[in-house]
Amino acid sequence: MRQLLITSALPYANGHIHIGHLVEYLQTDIWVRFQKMRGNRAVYVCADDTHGTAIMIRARAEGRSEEALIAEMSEAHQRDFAGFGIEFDHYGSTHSEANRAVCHEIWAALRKADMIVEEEIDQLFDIEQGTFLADRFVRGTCPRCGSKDQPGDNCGNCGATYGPIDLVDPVSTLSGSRPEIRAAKHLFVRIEKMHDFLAEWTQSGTIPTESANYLKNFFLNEPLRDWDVSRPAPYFGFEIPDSPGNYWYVWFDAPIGYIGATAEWCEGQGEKLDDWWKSEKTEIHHFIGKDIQYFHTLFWPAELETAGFSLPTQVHIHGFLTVDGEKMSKSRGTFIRASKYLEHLDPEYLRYYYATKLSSKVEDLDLNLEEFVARVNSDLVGKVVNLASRSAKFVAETGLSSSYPEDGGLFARFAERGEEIASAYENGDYGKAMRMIMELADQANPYVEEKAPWELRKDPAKSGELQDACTVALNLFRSLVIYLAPVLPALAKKAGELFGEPLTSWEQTRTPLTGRPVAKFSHMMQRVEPAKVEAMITESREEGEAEAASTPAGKAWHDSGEALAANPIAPQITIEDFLKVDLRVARVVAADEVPEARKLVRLTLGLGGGETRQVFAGIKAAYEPADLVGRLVVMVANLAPREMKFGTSEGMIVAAGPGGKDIFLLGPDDGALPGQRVG
RNA sequence: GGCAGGAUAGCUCAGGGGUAGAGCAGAGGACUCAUAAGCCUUUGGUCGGCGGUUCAAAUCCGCCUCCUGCUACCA
Repeated sequence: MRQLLITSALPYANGHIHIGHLVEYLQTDIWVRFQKMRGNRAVYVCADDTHGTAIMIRARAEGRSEEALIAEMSEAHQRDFAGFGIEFDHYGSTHSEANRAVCHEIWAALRKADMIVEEEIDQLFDIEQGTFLADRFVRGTCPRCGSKDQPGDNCGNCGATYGPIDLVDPVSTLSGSRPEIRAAKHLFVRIEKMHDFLAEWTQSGTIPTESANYLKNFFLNEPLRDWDVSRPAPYFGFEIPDSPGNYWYVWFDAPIGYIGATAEWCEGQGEKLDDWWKSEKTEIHHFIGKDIQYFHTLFWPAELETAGFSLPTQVHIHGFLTVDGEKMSKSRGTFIRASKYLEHLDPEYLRYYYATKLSSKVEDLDLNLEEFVARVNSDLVGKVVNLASRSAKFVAETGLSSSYPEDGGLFARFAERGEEIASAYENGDYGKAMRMIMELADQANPYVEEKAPWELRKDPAKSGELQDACTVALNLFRSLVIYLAPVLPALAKKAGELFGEPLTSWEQTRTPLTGRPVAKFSHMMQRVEPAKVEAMITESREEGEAEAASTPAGKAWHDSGEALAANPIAPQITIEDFLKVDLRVARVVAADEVPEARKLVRLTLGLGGGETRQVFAGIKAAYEPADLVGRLVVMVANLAPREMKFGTSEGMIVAAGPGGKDIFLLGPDDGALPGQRVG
């Protein structure tokens, strides 16, 4: 029997759980349940990640203590997880005494190994908020090229890199005030000392090949930089014991939370922490997203190794979730909170759908809503549950046959595939496992069809045959549900009730059930109603919009500098140069598809008084021609006509964006009239 | 620009030197126990393009095109 300690990444206490997070927790929960069904000892721990500036600022804004905020969020997180059937053996918090104790232990080990260095660094300090400012909370004028409103680390215009203290006229985005420079002592972990160890460990098969290559190319090809692990007060976190006034950076104590949570679990179980974190006996498995590989595959193993803790046996890394092929989006309604999903849909649907899509590769996963409905309905309701649904009631009175009937080797074949299915689960290839299980399900329904119990029951002389056929069908159903149980615990529970025996072990697929009663059948799973999916999306969209609308006026925008960096400002021109460009308000009188063109739409622009221009615009991917008709746009009216493949273009319309689907036409506010000059 | 992954049926994907696969969707049929579920039959693909290796390439190699993600001195 293996002894396994399993973790998912700790969710940050600043936000609610959404369907993107759930990929990871469901992936982990399925693995844990699978291990338990295989007879292994598996302990699943997790915790809320509670520290950091973001929590501190939010608690202040809401006028309450950080402790009150994180307590509320922890409760919400755990409610969401429970709603999806995610079963932790222990759920803790990084803000716990257990975690503090482990932080102290690891810190002492790092000190002892001479891996901590101190350095005085100048930082910007927001006097109004009374806090030091991380790079992302500062904007100002670039010291090299003078561009205004640049972020604290590099200039989007000229590409210069600098620190926030180099900015001319810096502004705090928290308060809008001008911060001052203050010197502060920071503590760094000299991780380069572990370079050789990490170079070897990352290539040892513990992490996916893709990730190993990534680390090798981006970090391990040069000396590793010192890691800044302290933040000066005020900071919500743990004070560093030998450096009063300094706190551990949130990313220092977050992974340590895995150990802290284990310690709390041990406390409750009368177990020894050392048996779990300092013993060869225990395998440690982390499940994380690809965005936080860096912390889990470099700093984390380096700390563990230094402090004498076990290293992870395996780090399972998954990709991101997209919905209908796009990033989750509040405006599209695809940014769906776990709690919102549960208001409308059964968690088992999502558990199954994600399972069909998960593999051991670091791949993004798409939730295609149409496919979601189709898969769940046809696989689970149509194929699997249907088996019980069409056979249970015929044996409600007689129960199962006293000995297992001849079934042409079906049950044995199901049992034989068990190891193969198990190995797919073990490797994280849930999609493969689901395919194999559905292949089996596809053999079960034809059996029922061939035996035709609805015919058998008409002839009292064939009652034995009827009972046998249903005994086979129900046993096949039972095996399928056992194989699916890690994914569908609720279905497994209901099926267990049908048979009067819980389905808890893979071994149960080896022996058919006979000679026992079958409970009255009732529906084990409802079909997914597309209308409910619709309703969920609509409500998510409306709530997303409401949230956006309620953004307090005057709050600082956190616009990224990417767009400007990607396309720096052009050389200076004079007002005369500018006036050469005759921009006019125009109305889209007609917009036609150009089927042969890949990007172009043919627009007829009206300048008032019947004056029109034909313009070809490269906006096909972004706009439906029909939606454009009637709206006002801004056009370059005196641009030299250009012969194009499909006709002459007599101007341009003005739009922003990088291209493709991301094109945004400029339009005048209400009141502008076609023909008016823009300047 | 760099790195990684991908391109196979309308959709989602599996496979992987020797007759192209599954599920869903589509079409036709028989049935009616079952949540209008299930069963049978069937349409549909020069496996992204061009070259190479080979008796044989969807599969191996090279080049190209297009997608997706990450990344651009940064945690």
